[in-house]
Amino acid sequence: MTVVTRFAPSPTGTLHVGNVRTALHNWLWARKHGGRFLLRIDDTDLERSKEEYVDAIRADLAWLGFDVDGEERQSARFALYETEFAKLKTAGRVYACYETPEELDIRRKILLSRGLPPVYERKPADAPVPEGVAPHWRFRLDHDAAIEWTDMVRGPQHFEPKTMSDPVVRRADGSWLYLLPSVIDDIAMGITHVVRGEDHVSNTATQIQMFAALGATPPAFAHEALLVGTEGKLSKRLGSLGMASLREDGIEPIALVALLARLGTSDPVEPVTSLQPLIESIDFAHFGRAPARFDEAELALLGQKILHHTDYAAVADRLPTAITEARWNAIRPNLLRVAEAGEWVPVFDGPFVAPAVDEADRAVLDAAAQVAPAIDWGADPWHALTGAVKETTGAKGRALFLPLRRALTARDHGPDMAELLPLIDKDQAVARLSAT
RNA sequence: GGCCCCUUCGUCUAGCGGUCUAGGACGUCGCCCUUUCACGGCGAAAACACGGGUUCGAGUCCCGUAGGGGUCACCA
Repeated sequence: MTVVTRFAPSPTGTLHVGNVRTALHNWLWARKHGGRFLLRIDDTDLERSKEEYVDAIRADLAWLGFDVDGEERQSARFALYETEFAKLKTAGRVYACYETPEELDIRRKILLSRGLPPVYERKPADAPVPEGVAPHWRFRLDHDAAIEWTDMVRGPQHFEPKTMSDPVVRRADGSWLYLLPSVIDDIAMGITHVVRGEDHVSNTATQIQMFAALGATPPAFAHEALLVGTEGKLSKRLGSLGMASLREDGIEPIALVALLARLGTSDPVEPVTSLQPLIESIDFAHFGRAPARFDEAELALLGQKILHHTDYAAVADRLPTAITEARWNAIRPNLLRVAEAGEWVPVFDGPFVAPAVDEADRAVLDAAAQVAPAIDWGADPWHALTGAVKETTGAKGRALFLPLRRALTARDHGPDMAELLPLIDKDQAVARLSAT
């Protein structure tokens, strides 16, 4: 059986960290099993859905590296929902209701205040039907069929339909609510695995009866625990942390994906540079059932680590041409973001603003300026330089290295000078040493 | 409030009654490498929420308490 998963966002906003995590897990699962990964735009809510969000979602998915094997959108499938709905109506699994939202709300509050679960109470079959009022429609749960499934993350699940409300599936104006179209589409699209957040477990319970009512076998389900912020609470920041802001912060998609793939699982978060190891390792049995904390600091740290062994080829198209492969390899252990690479161009090729010189370092720099022109730049110039300067001045260690690093790079920190210096143009280097 | 899930080092977790003086990863700290910083290598410190049971024996099973998450929409 071919594995088919889907990511089904509603285009009422842009993707955030939580969304991306479930998209990722669906994608990884499909890829691991040589299956298909579908993007389904759940835009049954025409009011709130916006085309710009659809575009943004596609762009974010592409940025993250999740290739899509097919795209559907629910607004183009209303005819199918109509026929399936008709079948359910004939079968008596869907029925008309006439309560107003206000009535339902009051009823709910009463039950709650009595400490009772706010379950919808069906009207008797002979209840009066108000005249001239268009009904909305509910799915009739089978109270005699206990709902059970084995969740790939949560294990055996059991729900009593008597304790649940018959869900509204269609509004009086004919528009659709999420629950039923989703099931109809999952059947039509041959979805084999539904991976979503644990906020959907009770939806799954009612949807399992919908699958049965439509004569289908439900797919396998994996409900993952939600992410929480560093304080351990559900944070607004996390809920709104979008890809755009992450991009602005210079976060690489692979870093986000590497963290999200493993966070909350028993597999260690690793600084991977490709999606392949994540595909191979995904296993819902390794997922924890408690909410995991998403920490932006951890993301940044992981991003740095990944950068330290990211190949030139992977970033070459985003680097200034002056940053050659050798230069990239030299500076990458000191980078926080790819974009910072550009800041090293002046270090290599100028223009160069000479730093202020501490008078105490004068002797070292004078000596360096003296010997530099004679050094063979092709053969370990750094050791030749420092060796000669040490000999004439007696300086060593920090007193020797730091002034030279400053004079040559205008920075206190940076890559190993032995690796860096040969990559700096000799004339430039000599000029910098002399300029001090 | 009802129902569901959860609670092991700072963080993510392994652990499915004795093999746990509780293992790994990230972070932290220390040492080494580097005649500087960073990178890298090695090592150390660091946890079973609490209270009752059950058992010869409990991180592991049961009950309770506390705390956390989810859900109970004509949102998805």
